[in-house]
Amino acid sequence: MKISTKGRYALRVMLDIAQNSNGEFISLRDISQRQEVSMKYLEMIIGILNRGNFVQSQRGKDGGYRLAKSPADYTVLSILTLTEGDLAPISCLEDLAPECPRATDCLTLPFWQGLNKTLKNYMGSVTLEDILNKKTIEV
Amino acid sequence: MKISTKGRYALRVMLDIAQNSNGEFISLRDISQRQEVSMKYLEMIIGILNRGNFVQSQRGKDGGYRLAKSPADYTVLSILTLTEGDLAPISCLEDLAPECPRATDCLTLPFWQGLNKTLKNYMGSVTLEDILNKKTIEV
DNA sequence: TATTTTCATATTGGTAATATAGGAATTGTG
DNA sequence: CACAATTCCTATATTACCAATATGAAAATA
Repeated sequence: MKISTKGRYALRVMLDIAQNSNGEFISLRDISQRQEVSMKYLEMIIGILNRGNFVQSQRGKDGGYRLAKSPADYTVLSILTLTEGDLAPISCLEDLAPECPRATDCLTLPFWQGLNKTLKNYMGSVTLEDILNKKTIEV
Repeated sequence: MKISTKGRYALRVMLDIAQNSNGEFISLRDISQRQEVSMKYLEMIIGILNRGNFVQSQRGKDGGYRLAKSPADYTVLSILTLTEGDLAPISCLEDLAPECPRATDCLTLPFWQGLNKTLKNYMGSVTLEDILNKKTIEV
């Protein structure tokens, strides 16, 4: 029941760009130094963010990355879903899962559905902007 | 971000015993047949429940397992914590984790703490009895 | 003693996560 | 143009964990 390193780093990368750019491109080198994560590993992660159009990139000298939208437009849910895949806590709740033959009699299904909803409600309610502003999260 | 098979089966085993016993011992063989999970695998899982005193066991003929307490006294959180270990969504939130050197400056920490609390609130609020009674879970 | 059952540990096979390596393509600058 | 800085792409090594089985001992009862 863990969020992977990939997802955690992706969130940090998005926040780093949000914090350190005003529209200019930020190089991975800078991000890597600030976040103390190897460039090579970050390349893989930001590649996902880039192909998902969460960031825009500029190659060559003075190139780098910037956010595609404003920080308020990214929920943590969207970032983690892109990098980790479906966050459903059990696989039979994933969007593309085949129907479980036990589903109609499954005593535990409602519990898992509730957990799934709880998770996604929470993660979907927090944006990058909230985190940058240290907006208090009421639970 | 998945609950493991071990944890899911442990929950089903606890529910199976709750549903099929009135204080007598229920054999793993019966549980295995109802749940369609191999006895060998269940042995490992119920061993954890037994060593954690969630169930009581009786060896030999007509032996088996029964709950140590009433279904209302087991939250899903307690069962999953026993079988899966700490359910914190990132390892630096685990009870025994060493303090992270980045903690004071970590922008994301409050978000993860909120997620952790949300998860545990939910799982701690549902008992075996609730599940057996198909009590509606409001989210 | 024979049968049924729990109990304990080791081992296997598979799959995913983490991280790095090496080099190709692109772009701005002197 | 040559060069340096940078993104981009694919492959691969390593480790760790998960799921499941294997093997056999120990206990209880009739």
